[in-house]
Parts: sequence; C-alpha cells; structure tokens
Amino acid sequence: MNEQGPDRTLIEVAIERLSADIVSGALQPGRKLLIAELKKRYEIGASPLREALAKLSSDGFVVFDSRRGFRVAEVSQADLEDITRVRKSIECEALKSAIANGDDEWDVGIVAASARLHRLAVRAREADPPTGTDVERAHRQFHTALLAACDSPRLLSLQQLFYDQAQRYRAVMMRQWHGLDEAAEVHQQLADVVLSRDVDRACSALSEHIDLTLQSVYPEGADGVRPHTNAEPKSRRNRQLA
Amino acid sequence: MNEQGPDRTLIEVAIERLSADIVSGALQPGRKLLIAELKKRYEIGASPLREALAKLSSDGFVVFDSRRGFRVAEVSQADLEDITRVRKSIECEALKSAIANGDDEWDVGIVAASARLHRLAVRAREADPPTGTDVERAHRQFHTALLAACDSPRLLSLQQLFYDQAQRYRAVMMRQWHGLDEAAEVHQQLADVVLSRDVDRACSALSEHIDLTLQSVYPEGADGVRPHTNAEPKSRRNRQLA
DNA sequence: CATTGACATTTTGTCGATAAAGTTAAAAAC
DNA sequence: GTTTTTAACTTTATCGACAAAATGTCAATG
Repeated sequence: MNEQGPDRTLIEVAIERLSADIVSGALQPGRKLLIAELKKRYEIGASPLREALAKLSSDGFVVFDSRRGFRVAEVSQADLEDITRVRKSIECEALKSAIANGDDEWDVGIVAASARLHRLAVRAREADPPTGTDVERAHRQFHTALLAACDSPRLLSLQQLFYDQAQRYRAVMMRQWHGLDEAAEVHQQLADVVLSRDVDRACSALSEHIDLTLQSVYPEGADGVRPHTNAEPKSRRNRQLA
Repeated sequence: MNEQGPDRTLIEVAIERLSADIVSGALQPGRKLLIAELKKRYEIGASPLREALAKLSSDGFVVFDSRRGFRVAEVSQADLEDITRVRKSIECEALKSAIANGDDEWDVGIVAASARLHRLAVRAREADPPTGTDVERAHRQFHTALLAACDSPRLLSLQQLFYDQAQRYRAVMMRQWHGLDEAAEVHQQLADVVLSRDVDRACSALSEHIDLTLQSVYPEGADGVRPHTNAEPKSRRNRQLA
C-alpha cells in the first residue's frame, strides 16, 4: 500500500531528492557520490540514480568524471561570479524581449507574483511563519513572471538553469536572513521599474538585483572567502533576497 | 581480439554515433527513437543508450517525454531563429571578454585556426578533397579560438552547446555548398576585425556572421527576423559557412 | 626513504530479465 | 455508426548480477 503520490518515475524522485540535498547542503560541495551509498540513502536502485546524477551534472549541481564517478559540484566565489555574470546577460536579454512582447497577462502575472511576496511578509509578521520553500517558491515565481513574455524558449530555459545554480548560494544567504518585509519591498520596486517598460532602467535594475546574491554571500569581493564563513555582515542592506 | 580504439565508454560511443546520425539527418527530425531498434542499429545495450539519449536531450538534439520515450528534436525556422538569437547574445558577450583578456596565445590561436581553413581551401583546389568532418572540425576550432580567451566557463560551454545545435542546420546548408575559398576569406576577415580589438565592430561582425546560417537556410525570413544588431547581408552569396 | 609492482578491494559500466506503463486492435454496447 | 470496454501487444523503467576499470595496500627493490 505504498500510495506515493502522482506516480512519478524513480528518476524524477531521485533528481528531486538529490538536488534538494545538494542545495540544502546536506550533501556538501566536493563530496563523492557513491552509487552504493545513495542506494541505501534513498532506497532507489542504481539505474535511476545514475540517470538522475547524469541529469544533475548537466544542470551543474554535480560533476561527472568518466569511470571515476560523480561528486557534488564545488562552490566558490569565482563560480558565483560566473553565474552572476551570465545571469545578468541572459536575463537582461530576456527582459528586453519580455518588455517588447508583454501583454496584459504579463503585467498581471508580475503584479500577482509581487503580491504573493508581500503576503508572505505579512504572514511572517503575524505568527504564521512561511517555510523556506514557500518563500523560495514565491521568489522563483516572481523572477519567472518578470520574463514570462519573452518569446525565446532558450533564453527562458537558461534563466531557469542559472537561477537554480544560484540557489545553492541563495540558500547560504537566506540561512542568516531576516527582513522578508524589505525583500518584498525591493521586489516591488523592481516590478515597478519593469512595468514602466523603460528598457534601460529595467535592465540595470534587474542587473543590480541579480548582483545582490553575490554581494551578500561574498561581501568584500576578496578572493578566498568561503560562503559560510559568516564574517560579520556588512550591513542589513546586503541581506537581501536576490 | 576486439581492438576497438582508445577505450571509451559505451555511453560515449552511443552519444557520438547518435548525434552524428541526427546531425547528418540519417535519423530524421521527429522520428521516434525506439530503444530496441537502436540496440540493433548500434549493437549497444539498453542502459548506455538510455543514458546517451538523456544526455542528447539535455543538449537539445532529442526530446524526451517521460514514460513515452525519446524522439529526434524537430527543426524549424523558428527554432533556428531562436538558436541564432541566443548565439548572438552569448557569443558577443564572450567576445567582449575575450578581447579584454586576450593575450599573445589567443592571437596565435586565431591566426592558426584561420590558416587551417585556408589550408583546407587550398587542398580542395588541388585534388585532395577534405572531408566534411575535416571542414567542420576546422570551422569549429576557428569559432572556439575566437572566444578562447573569455574567462567565463559558462559562456564558453554555452557557446559550444548552441554551436552544436546550429550544426544540424549548418549541415543542410553545406550540402548544397561550394566555395570553401570564399568561406576561408570571410573567416579571415572576421578574424582581422576581432584581432583589431575594436569591441563594437568585432561584435557586430560576429553577429552578422552568426546570422549567415539562418539566412542561408531560410533565405527569405517569412516571419519577422529582428536583426538585433546588424544591417543586411552583403550580396546574395548566402551560401556561406557560418 | 621514495618508488615500483603485484595483489586485494572497491566502484563503475554493462547486460539480460522482468514488472509496469503505454498503445493498438478487436469486441461489445449504446 | 460511433463510443466504450476489454484484451493483446509494445515499449519503457527498474532491478540484480557480473565484468571491467580504478583505487588502495603493502611488501620488495633500488
């Protein structure tokens, strides 16, 4: 009687659980991923696991070395800098297109996504703390909504890809994070600029916004600082959800 | 003794042969890829095949529908337009970086790659016709060399990805193609502009160059092809290697 | 004391079999 | 004559077993 939901394939389950554990840090950067070990951990056979790992490695969460197995991808300042840079490029390009093509539904989607963040902030002030995944989902929806009217399938899928890659770092940031109110506010302002359809201002606002994760996780920009060496945060301003 | 070369894994063999057959058109767009059939065709077991197909589907050559199998990705004008647009964006960004960081080795690599194309053109005029794969390899090397000094690993790997996706269309183009001489010439000019390190001119030259594939395969863009940067193709020498 | 080489152990890569969908075809019902 | 049901048939997803490769151990050698 193992009634386990809408009948996904074991590969999909494995992908989901593995990436959750990698993003959350339960499987730490650099860690060797032994098939035998994962088999016990998730109670999933070797074949689905291999395929899941292959997929995760093409998504950048895992690195694969032929005949030498899989390991969790490393994190580093240089890596987040690379992600940030590429995200700025991709998302700005997509945003241009979205602004050019956006119709009423697009507007509505953005307003709704922003409202959802506000709502979570309100609930947080009352005594019904939203879970981390709630916040993360709403945040993702917001950034998806911003670009939803872009007519390039590839730009959109690249956006998702790198958004996910950044999630590992965002998770570090959110661990020590307080101020959902301010986050909602920041996103509201970004939404406003985008909805004004001023391409240049919108792109630079989005660009700065994307930079916030980097600045929050590696405040100094110095080499060799590791993510969870939580040196004293610069200012509360850096603690932004980006 | 089955002496079968430098000892790659069957997954790698399968990826190579499958993508060769897809790019060449031996496996046509939209065709269902039955595991059983592929097993006979390549004499490779189901597990390596599945993994190879998974990889190809994350590379965009194959589409996968959960529990419904794999099929060859469709081709269309809209698809090539999307590829072209994203390539322009990615490669221009990477080119900026390459120009900013390029050292002597970078210069040399470009000159060498360009020389290699000339060499093939010469051999073609004499009686030693270079094979399609020779030409393709040299062409790829050229485009790789242009961006080699870019310091973003992700931009470089995206360049490869979309270069490969465009290859299916390029193959169509090259089938009816004559004029390796002129192709070498065009690439030489592109190399010159890049080596002059004038970022703006280099980016628009590269952008136009990338457009050539689209213009050659779909000469009269039915749907609005928005020239993102460039003006118009030179003459009606559309049959260019791009 | 570092290096090499043989041997044991671990881990990956591959196969064949089977269970669980999905698909097609034919029969039954309206 | 269409729609629904049922049954036969494909095709995919998963497992367990095994072979091939990599890694680790440790004694012998220089």
